[in-house]
Amino acid sequence: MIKITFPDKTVKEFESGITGLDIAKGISNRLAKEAVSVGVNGEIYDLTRPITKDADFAIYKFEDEQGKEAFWHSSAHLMAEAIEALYRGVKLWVGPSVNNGFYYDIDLPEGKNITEKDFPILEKKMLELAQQKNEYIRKDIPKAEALKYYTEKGDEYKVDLIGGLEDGTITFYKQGNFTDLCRGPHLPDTGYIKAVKIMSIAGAYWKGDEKNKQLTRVYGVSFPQKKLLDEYLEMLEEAKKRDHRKLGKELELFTFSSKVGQGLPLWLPKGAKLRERLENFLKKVQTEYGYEPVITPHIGQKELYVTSGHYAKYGADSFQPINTPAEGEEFLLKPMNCPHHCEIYNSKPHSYKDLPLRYAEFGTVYRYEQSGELHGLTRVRGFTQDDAHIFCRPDQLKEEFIKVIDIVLYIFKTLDFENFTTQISLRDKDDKSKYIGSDENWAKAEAAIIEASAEKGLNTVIAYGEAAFYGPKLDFMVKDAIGRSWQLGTIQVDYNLPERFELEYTGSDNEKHRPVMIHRAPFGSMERFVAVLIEHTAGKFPLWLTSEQAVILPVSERFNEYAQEVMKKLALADVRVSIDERNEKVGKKIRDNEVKRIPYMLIVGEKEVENNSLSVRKQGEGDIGIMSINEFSDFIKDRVAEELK
RNA sequence: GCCGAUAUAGCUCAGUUGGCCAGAGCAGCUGAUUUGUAAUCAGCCGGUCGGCGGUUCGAAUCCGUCUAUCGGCUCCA
Repeated sequence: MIKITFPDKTVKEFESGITGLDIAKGISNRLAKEAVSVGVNGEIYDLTRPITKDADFAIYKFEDEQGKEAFWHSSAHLMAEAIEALYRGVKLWVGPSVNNGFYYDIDLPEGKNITEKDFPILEKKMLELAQQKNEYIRKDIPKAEALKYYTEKGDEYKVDLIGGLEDGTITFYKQGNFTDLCRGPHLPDTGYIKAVKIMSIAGAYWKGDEKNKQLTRVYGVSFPQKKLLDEYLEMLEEAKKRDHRKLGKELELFTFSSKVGQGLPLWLPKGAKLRERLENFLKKVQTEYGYEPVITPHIGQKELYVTSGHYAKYGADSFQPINTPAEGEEFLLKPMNCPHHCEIYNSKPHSYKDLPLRYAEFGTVYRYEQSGELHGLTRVRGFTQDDAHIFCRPDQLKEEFIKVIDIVLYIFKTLDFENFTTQISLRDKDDKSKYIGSDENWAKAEAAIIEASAEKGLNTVIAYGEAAFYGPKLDFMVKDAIGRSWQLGTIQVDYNLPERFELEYTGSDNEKHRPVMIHRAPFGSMERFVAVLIEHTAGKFPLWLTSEQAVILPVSERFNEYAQEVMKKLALADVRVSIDERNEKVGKKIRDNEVKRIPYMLIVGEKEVENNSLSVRKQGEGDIGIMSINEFSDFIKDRVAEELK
């Protein structure tokens, strides 16, 4: 007998070899029907895999992450089976479940390819195979035997895959006519899969290395009910409506021009006003935290970047130097502001009493991004960082770092970014050649970040290989409308640039010491931050940020004069307001301004002129009643104060 | 940069197997209407069908190439 501990800590005894499905059946038929996988001591098991030892046990449905994993992984196998059936001679690489479905990387035979027109055929084949309710059968095979099988089959991909596995036995799963090397877990049978949709195809380098051959990656998604698929597709449609590229155009926030160049955003007046307000908001916070503004040019001598290490790291892959005609000087567009700020630090000697120094600049930088990488406002070639560099003594580092975390958290809270994740980005453990500086400096910097994050109680994940080339980072990540994660805020500890720029201060001992640098950008970049903000708010910006808080809608042209009077009074009370004086019916004006997401509409007609009042309508909600002009400006003031609290 | 796809008016889209002057709605302009909580009516303006080259008697439509965009991969100081 074995002891099974349920999530609520109750313990039951079962015969050894019982399956998760049997246990579920023992609880209720309905649960057994909805279960797709089970958890056994933290590992995800097939429903039908025998459990042979005492275990902490959990049943997962499709709604659970662990359930989806088994479901989509099984779907990937199903898709592979369909592809094998439709494309003779195809070779398979791997097919995992991912965030929103699954994919399979395949190598199609010479001259064959899959296009979007083939998707329905593939879907049909998959459903046909699903309806056969073929069982997913787990089988352990000795490594040598598996190797022999695939060598004879001439499948170099699977041979490579097995070669990288530990010796001993290897697990295979078979369903219908399809057998695949796989760790599992899987569904009991293909009949669980009721709805499938092939989403897209893409090239994907074998093993993620661009030197390798590019395989074809087929993305799909599947569900246990047709209804869930429909809901998912509808959700995607909704998400598309929030896309900052679409809203940016509709709300006239920014644009691109192929004449100006790809990845070089042009901010339109409304977007510029929004951005300016964000900048002012941060400037105010930074002033409170003791930052001082600095301003530096957009280019710098090549030598500056040789000193900083940027040139050695990125010189060949960046915009090429700008040369002066007569003297043959070489300048680079600045990829970062830190070298300039280091030279500001060096402009005069410093005492330990001066530190910390906090230099802040909304600095525009230019980076060569590969053309295929550009993406709306989230990935561009010219962008403005809300940058600052803190130069401090080693004993001040932790306190300063924590203060920066506070700024980031305050900003995220003010803008309702609740679902962010924090990531400690460290060096690639296996390849230190990508970074500058001594191990000792790196160790100190990493320790400082880990300690400060722990002290603030941040729930961090560690990502190796994500550090900046000069130091480790604490990154704040936020998801966009379609679930892609973007790095926004970043805080970086750097012992290396101070060495390279020979930064010094005189200590109380009258000796020269080296300061530590913190690089930080709470927004990350104005471009990316605004992009994510647009998607989070669906263009309905908070009142304090939006460039137009209210619009006055005269019922007819007869009331334009009163509207002007109202506008003047509200403008004096710092309400950002305009008038829709067009010769249109109120219904039309309301509709147009609803679409423009103006938070409040102030309707004025006969009644309002008589009572010296406004009829207030809230965007998305409708009529909220009559107010006097003063009442309305107070109302806006209160709302703004609340938002910024 | 790589794989796949897309590009028609300011915006959203039609345009059948290549065939006379390339269409619609919205926006814009003009006029009528003076309007009460999500679209008043009429007229007008607007496109070298992304650029260039080719095939053809004839190209928005077929082919090549360049540019830009979209979905991924790789990259991301």
